Amino acid sequence: MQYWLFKSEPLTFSIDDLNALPKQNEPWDGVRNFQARNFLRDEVKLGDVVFFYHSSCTPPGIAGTATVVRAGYPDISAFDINSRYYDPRSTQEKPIWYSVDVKFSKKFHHFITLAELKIIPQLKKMTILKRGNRLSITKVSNDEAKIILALAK
DNA sequence: GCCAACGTTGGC
DNA sequence: GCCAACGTTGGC
Repeated sequence: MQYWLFKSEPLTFSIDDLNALPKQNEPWDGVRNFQARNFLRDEVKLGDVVFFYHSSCTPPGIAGTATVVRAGYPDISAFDINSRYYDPRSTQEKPIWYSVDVKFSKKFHHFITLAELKIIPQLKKMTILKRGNRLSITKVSNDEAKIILALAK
């Protein structure tokens, strides 16, 4: 089982939005970066745990967790001409973009801000903390996950 | 709103 | 295949 961190802008889609859905699950679509796409297509597996990160907001940070309920499959938003994520280069026969489905797991009682993450020495290597990092899907090690989960209490 | 950092595109 | 130009991300 692998831990992940998925970024989302809460104004677009927040952990509360996920929680409020009838089935509390949703395709994680619209990823349009090849490195992140490769993770979604090849490495994110059923049962993996996702840290739900809120970006471009005040303050940014980790809001809770979700679980992967469906592994990589072609991102249908790329086929939808009315979607903001439409990409005519991606076809049913040769899809370029992938999504996974995630299900709400829990909202942290304590929202862990980016500033908090930054001051923990053991988290220094987290991809999210590296300068200029923009990757929206990143791996989180077991050790890092443990620390984050402890912080959330 | 600013701007550093980075990914992608496209001309050559 | 190089690389400049451009667009986007995301913290501040």
